Amino acid sequence: MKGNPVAAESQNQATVSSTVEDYLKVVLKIEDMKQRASTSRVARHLDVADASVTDMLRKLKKAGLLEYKPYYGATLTRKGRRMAVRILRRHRLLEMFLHQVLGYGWEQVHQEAERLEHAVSDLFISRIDALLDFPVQDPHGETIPDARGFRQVEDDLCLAEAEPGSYRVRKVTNSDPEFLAYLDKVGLRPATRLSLQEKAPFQGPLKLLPESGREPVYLGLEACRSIFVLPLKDRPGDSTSAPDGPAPREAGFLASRG
Amino acid sequence: MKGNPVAAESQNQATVSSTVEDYLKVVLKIEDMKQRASTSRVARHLDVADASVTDMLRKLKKAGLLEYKPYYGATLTRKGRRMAVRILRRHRLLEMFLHQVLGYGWEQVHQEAERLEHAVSDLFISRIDALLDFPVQDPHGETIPDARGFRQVEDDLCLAEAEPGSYRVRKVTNSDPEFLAYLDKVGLRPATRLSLQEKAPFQGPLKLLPESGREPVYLGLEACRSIFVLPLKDRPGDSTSAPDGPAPREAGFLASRG
DNA sequence: CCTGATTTTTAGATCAGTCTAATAAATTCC
DNA sequence: GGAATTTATTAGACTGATCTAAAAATCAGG
Repeated sequence: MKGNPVAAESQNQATVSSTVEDYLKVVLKIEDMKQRASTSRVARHLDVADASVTDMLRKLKKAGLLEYKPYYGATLTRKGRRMAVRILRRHRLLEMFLHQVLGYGWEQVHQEAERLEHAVSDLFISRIDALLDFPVQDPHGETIPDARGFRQVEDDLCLAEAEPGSYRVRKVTNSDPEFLAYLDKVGLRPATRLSLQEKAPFQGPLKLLPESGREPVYLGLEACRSIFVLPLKDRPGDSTSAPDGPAPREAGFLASRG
Repeated sequence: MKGNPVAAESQNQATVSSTVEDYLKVVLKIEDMKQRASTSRVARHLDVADASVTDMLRKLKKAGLLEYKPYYGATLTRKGRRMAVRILRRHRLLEMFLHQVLGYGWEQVHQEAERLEHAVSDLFISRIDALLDFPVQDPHGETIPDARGFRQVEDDLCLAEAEPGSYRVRKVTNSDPEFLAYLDKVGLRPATRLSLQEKAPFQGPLKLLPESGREPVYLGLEACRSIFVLPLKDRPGDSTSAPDGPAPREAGFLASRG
């Protein structure tokens, strides 16, 4: 590596190194989970030492990309959020592209997109966006921010917290290939309908019945934390006014951080 | 940048940093031009200081990727050549992909491919290879090494050295967008037929008549050095046994360095 | 409000890749 | 074949991103 930034930008936006992009992405992810972006949490996500994160957060603060309170953690500024959302958009568009155009499995797209998101130009992104006819979700069901940085509100529900009933899988927020391959095998992917039949007590597994298979699937609570669902009107054939039409849009980097 | 190699490889081949890939690529390019890969020549191609090249060549020698004689320069080893040809293949396939699938102009593909060639996986490459139906040339007319590293022999002729007569443009070995856009404007691209009408003396321009336009084009000698052509059987309509069928193949990294 | 555990920061070092300035080798030219 | 010029190498330093180990701040509980 040359010491230089690698992301290609024709924009006025200062270009940053792919490392910086990764830090911003992680802080955004943590904030989206309504958690505090503490040094150690960021370090865990990035698999680097805490000390490295302290250093970097101070640099990012100096660059105006986030606020940083020692012994507390980081919060993205408007500028930092804009950049983070931009990477998120690239990542998810790339995933969709790999899946739809190059035939990648949903368990394969993440790793490749992690590298490409830092390397492709804005032109590349806008071309695949058009080629895919402006998709709003990636292969995991995650919503794709639009070109202006606006993000759809996420009105889904964590399966780990759901009560027995009928649901539709909205997204899976786990990029471990093994895990995704397993979900695929048992017939759980975005848009799959399922009924949550029972929740074993004491952090026990959930008994699920995906529409596709007739065998029930027992899934550990921890695994269920990365599956998000939408409750289904209980009549299984009823698709009118289903909760998956065009969801309302809300300011992404503009307003979502309260 | 993390200090790590960035190129993704599922292979056993040791992965190297994108910087190393760039050095190897440049040495290959210079060797292909039948020149000595001297420190300064490599430095010029990469736009870095000579001292940096000296350092790096010693490192690459230690890694077994090239031979390096102080005060002489570098020659690729089999291993180094294999890696360099692999990057070349990636670069050209990516260019073709950008052109054919994403609608990039031939003057736009180089810059993007320069970044992507270090970032995409082997899977990506094999998928676009298939998607493009295993192309043998890139948008500039350069041949694409095959997956095993074999390269077509280049039997073309530099326009700067050509005698008046009829030719077909084979390739353009210059990636300057301005230049390529100009050639495009005057109707000169790979596969274009043209007649070289006269060569002005004293390094003067060449008078060309591309098949498309009726206006002659005057092109400086220096510009002509990056245009390569194949002589045409003089009957303009005669396409039987034209010299552009499947060209013979020859060992790429295996034999081409004598 | 003090102690112990946890989290975070500091201090100092390393690594890859680069630079400039100074020196040394090779080449060229009379 | 020796002086001048060109080309290449060494020496020393910098930058970005990382690490480990030690010190300091915060937090949790009695």
